[in-house]
Amino acid sequence: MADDTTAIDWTPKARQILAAANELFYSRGIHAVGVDAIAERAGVTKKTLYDRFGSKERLVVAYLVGRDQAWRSFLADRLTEAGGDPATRLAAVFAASAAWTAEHSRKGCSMINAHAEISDPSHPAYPVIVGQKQWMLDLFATIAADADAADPAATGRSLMLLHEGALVAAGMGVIPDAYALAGRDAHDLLAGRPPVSA
Amino acid sequence: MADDTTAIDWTPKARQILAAANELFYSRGIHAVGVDAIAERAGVTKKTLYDRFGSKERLVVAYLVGRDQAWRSFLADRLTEAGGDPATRLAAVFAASAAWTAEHSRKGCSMINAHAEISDPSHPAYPVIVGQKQWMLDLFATIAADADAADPAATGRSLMLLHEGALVAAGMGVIPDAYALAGRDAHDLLAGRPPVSA
DNA sequence: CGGTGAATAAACAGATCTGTATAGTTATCG
DNA sequence: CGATAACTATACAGATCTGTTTATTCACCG
Repeated sequence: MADDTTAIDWTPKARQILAAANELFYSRGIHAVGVDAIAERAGVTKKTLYDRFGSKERLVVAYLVGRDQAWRSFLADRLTEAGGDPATRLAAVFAASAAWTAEHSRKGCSMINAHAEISDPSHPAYPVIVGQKQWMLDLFATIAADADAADPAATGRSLMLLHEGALVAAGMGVIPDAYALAGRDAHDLLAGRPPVSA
Repeated sequence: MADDTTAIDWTPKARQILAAANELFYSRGIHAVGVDAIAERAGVTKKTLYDRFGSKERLVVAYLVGRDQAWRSFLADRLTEAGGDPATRLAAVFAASAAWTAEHSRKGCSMINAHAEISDPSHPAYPVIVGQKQWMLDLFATIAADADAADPAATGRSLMLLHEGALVAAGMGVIPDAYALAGRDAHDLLAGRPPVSA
C-alpha cells in the first residue's frame, strides 16, 4: 500500500524490476509496455512488483528518477575529470552525451520521450522530466559564466539549444556524429562569437 | 477492407475523424488514445472509422502524413513570401516554427513525439517521421548553399541542430522565446562564423 | 425507382491492461 | 522456535482496447 509519499523499499527484486522497467519503458515506450511484461522480464511475480512499487505510475516515476540520477552521476564524473577550464568542461558535456547515448540511450533522450507520452503536467513524473532539463540549462549557464560570457544566461540557453538538438538528431539517426558537430558549434559559440543580447 | 496500399476515401466524415485524431493523438499521445475516443470526438460511429481507415495504425499514419503536409505547405507559403535572400529565408523558417507552435503545436514536435512512441522502424509511420526531418535538413543545406557556405551540408546540419533544439525547448517550455534565440544563433552561424569543417 | 454507398446504432468477440486476492514457500532474526 | 518479511504461483475482477457483425436509415444517381 505504497502511496505517493512513502519511499520505495529497495529489495534486490525491486532493483531487478526497475532494471527491467528501464529496458522496456525506454525501448518500447511507457504506454506500450504492461506490468506483466516487466514482471516477466524481471523474473518476478506481478504481486512482487505491486508490493514494491504500488502502481505502474510509481514505477514510471522510479524509472525516470533512476535514469536522471544515473545520467547526472555519469556526467559529474566526466566533469570532475575535465577540470576547471570552461571550454574543456563544455567539451566534456557533449562527449559525455555521446558516450551515454552509445551505452544507454540509443533511441533518444528518455526525458524527451517520456514528455511525449505524459501529457498531464500534474503527473508526478513531470517535475523529474523538466527538472533534468532545467538542471542542464543551469549547467550550461554556469559554464558560460565561468567563461566570462557577457550574458551567461543567454549563452547558456544557446548552448542548451545545440545540446537538445543533438539529442534529437542522434536519437532519430538523422545527423551522423551529431554530438561531435554540436560540440564544435558550442565551442565556437562560447569562445569566438560576439554575445547575442536581447 | 483497406489494406496498407489502398488509398483512403476522403469522405467528409473521414476528414472529421482525422481532425479528431489530430487533436487527441497530438495532445494525449498515440498509445494513450483509443479509437472509441476518436470516434466520439468526431461525432461518428466506430464502424465509420474502420470503414474509412481500416485500422488504428493506418489512422496514425494518416495523422502524421496530414501534419507533415500541413507543416510543409505552411512553411512553403512563408518561404515564398520571404523571397530569395538566404538570411531572410532562414529567419522565415524559425519565424514559421514559432507561429506554427503557437497555433498547432504547443506540446512539441509531433514527429519527435511520435518517434518516442513508435519504436519499430518497420512501422509504416517511420518513413513519414524521419522523412520530415530529412526534408528539413535538406532545406537548411540548400539555404547554406545559397549563402555560399564553404561546406553547405555541414552548415545545414548545424542549422538543423539549432532548429531541433528550439523545437524541444519550446515544447517543454524550458526556454522562453526559444525560436527567437535559435533564429538569432542560426543567423550568426550562417553569416559570420568561419565554417566548421571536418 | 431501384441500386449503391455512406452513415448510424448497438451488441459482441477476444485480447490485454491495471490491480487484487488467496494460499503457500523460504529465509532471517530475535 | 516462532514471528515476520519477501517472495512464488495462480486465479480473478473489472476496465479498456482493437476490431467485427448485424441491422437499419438516408441520400444520391442512373
